[in-house]
Amino acid sequence: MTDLFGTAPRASGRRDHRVSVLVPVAVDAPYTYASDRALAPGTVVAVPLGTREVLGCVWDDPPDETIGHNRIREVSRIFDCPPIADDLRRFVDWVAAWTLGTRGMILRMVLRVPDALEPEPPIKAVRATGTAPERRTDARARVLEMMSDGMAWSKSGLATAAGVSPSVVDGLVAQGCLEAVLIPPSTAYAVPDPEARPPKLFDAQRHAADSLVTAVAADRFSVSLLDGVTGSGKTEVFLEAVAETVRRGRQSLILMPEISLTNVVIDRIERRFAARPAEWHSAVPPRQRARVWRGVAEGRVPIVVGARSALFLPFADLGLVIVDEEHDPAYKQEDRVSYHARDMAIVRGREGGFPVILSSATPSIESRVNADQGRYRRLHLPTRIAGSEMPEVTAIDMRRDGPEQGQWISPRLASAAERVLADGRQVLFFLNRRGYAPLTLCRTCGHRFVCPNCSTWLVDHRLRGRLECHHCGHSEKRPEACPECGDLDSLVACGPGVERIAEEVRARHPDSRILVLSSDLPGGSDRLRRELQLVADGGVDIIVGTQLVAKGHTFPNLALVGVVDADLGLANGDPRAAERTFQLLTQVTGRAGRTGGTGEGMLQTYAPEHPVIKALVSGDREAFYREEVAARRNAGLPPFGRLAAIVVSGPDKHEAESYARALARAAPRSDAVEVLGPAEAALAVLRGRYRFRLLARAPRSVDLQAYLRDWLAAGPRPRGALKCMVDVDPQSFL
DNA sequence: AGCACGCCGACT
DNA sequence: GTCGGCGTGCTC
Repeated sequence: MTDLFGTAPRASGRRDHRVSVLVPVAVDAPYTYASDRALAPGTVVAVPLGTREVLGCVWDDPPDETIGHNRIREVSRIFDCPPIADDLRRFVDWVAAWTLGTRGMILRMVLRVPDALEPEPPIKAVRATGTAPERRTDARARVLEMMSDGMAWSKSGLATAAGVSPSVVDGLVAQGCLEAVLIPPSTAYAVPDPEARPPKLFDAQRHAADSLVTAVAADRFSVSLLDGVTGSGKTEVFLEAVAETVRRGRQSLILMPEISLTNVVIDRIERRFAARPAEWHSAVPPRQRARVWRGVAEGRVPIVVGARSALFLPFADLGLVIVDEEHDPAYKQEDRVSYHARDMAIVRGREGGFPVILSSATPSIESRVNADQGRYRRLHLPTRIAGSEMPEVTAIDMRRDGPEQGQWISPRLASAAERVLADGRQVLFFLNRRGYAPLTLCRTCGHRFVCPNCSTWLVDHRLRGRLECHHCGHSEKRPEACPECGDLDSLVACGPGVERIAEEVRARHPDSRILVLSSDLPGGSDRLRRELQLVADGGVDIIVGTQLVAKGHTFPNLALVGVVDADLGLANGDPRAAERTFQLLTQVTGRAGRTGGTGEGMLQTYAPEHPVIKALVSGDREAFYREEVAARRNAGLPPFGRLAAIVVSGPDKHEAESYARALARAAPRSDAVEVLGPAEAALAVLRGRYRFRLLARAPRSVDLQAYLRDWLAAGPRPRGALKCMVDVDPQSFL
């Protein structure tokens, strides 16, 4: 800015510059603040907002000149940290527009690191002074021996290393033999060596890896779908893309669907590159989070393994994102802003101009469609690496070969299990249903136990002696007598859960060591880890498990997987039911013979002709994919995205939400439903982002498009003005 | 009268 | 998201 004489204006006090600052609250437009100097977009600042002070980021929008001087407040701090990069700022804008969130709320996900912006406090340590202690004891001698090289140690570390109690160290400090010193925190990250331990790759792997390396070398946006059967060595392949990214001096992000799976990948990366990658998810303690955030922003962290929130880390120079197990529904975030991390990863790649890799043994239908339509490149690994075969999968027709009344395991599955156990190998009975029985009813009066909130059946959890709702978490004590007719001992359990299967297995195999693995068993993740180790060490003969066993863990000696109810989940009205079941049962039968030897899967089914069962038995994934795409087309569903519900409005917020929940329970389940507030929903429909169809409760005569337009244009609206719901299909998003 | 709670709008 | 203001309705 120059004045009439072409000279720069004199600096006159502080409030010379207006800057746009996006703040982490639910607003879309940045606010205008004053600053004593110009601030580049991306600068991280603290600003006053109402009664508090919040973190914010200088944004690209021009400052609002219409705000009066008297209303403008001053930037209170400018942080000494690298700016939020352009590509991440564009990404925030894009995600906000796509998810119908506000830019402020998306930025909040980037800035949710309270301590990262303060310099890390120095570490308290002790160092030898050279003074000898008055009395020289054994313990003191050991400590001083450790300290003779002049290095500083933390008190507790020193005590542990010297094998003495911390009070010995305190005593030496009191005597002046050791002095307390402050040392700068170590922030160095191990540098990965791309040539440290290159894997031996088989032909198909080599071909896929070369293709990924080429994609990285091309230095522009692309999406590759690495589609390889369980055990085909996908991880080794995509780590070659990481290696190439490291060679180019850029950062890589590997996304995992859940925290429990990160460890395995972290260990493999450490082996491959002789350096441990950084880890990012909600269970990482705050201090370490802050360190990772800062290290990522300063470009010192070359590789991050993280959950979906890692997409919002402020990478200085991100050059690759890998989405492992891309089909996993855990990538969809439901609370607050609702987004699909797999799709957002692709957008992050587009904004940053770098490649994205999706990896899965059972790709989602939409990713396969995107690959077939040429938006993604597909890399196919059709066979396992040498030394292990795909398990032989057979179907057991329960209409002919079912078990006796009161049992759930068919004779054929039972004898196969006996054969395997006699060989000293392990058996897994899989049933994706927690608890003892999904329904309890009274033999006398027919009373069924249902949830007071959800009107779904209460699941009998016998180990806990409770009846629980798997929908809302409601739990009540399992009564002795029927609450309806008062009869004692008249309650019967209907249908099986894992606890009941375990009971049957115990009766059949009293001498076998049996382990039940289900997410609701007490003891938490430590106990789970110990029990999985026990399985790996051969301390268990039979595992009875839910979905928990399908992911991540390998069972080296597992020879047979018996799926107790392969039809479970096929008929629940979810538009993704077939896809989910195919993915789950592929994963779980794939556990058999995973690390060599033969493996076998047996599916107990009442519908052996169902396309999902047939595809699992034939092992023909392509056939399943073709059938499923055709089935969706016939049902009028797009192969893409998800079906969503919009509650446009209700008489009040609570009623609107209960409509949404009711809808969620009806046809399209869990992941298929999205709940939006009234204004966002109306906008979404008007912007043409959704197709919609009025549901029964809506007045059929209403032209919804016109109604919504008027409704939005009408300015302040009475609450409850519009009562209807629509369900919608998002379009392809690229 | 005094206050708990829920709703709503503002925040530069 | 978080705060303060304000209205409703219930209790000491």
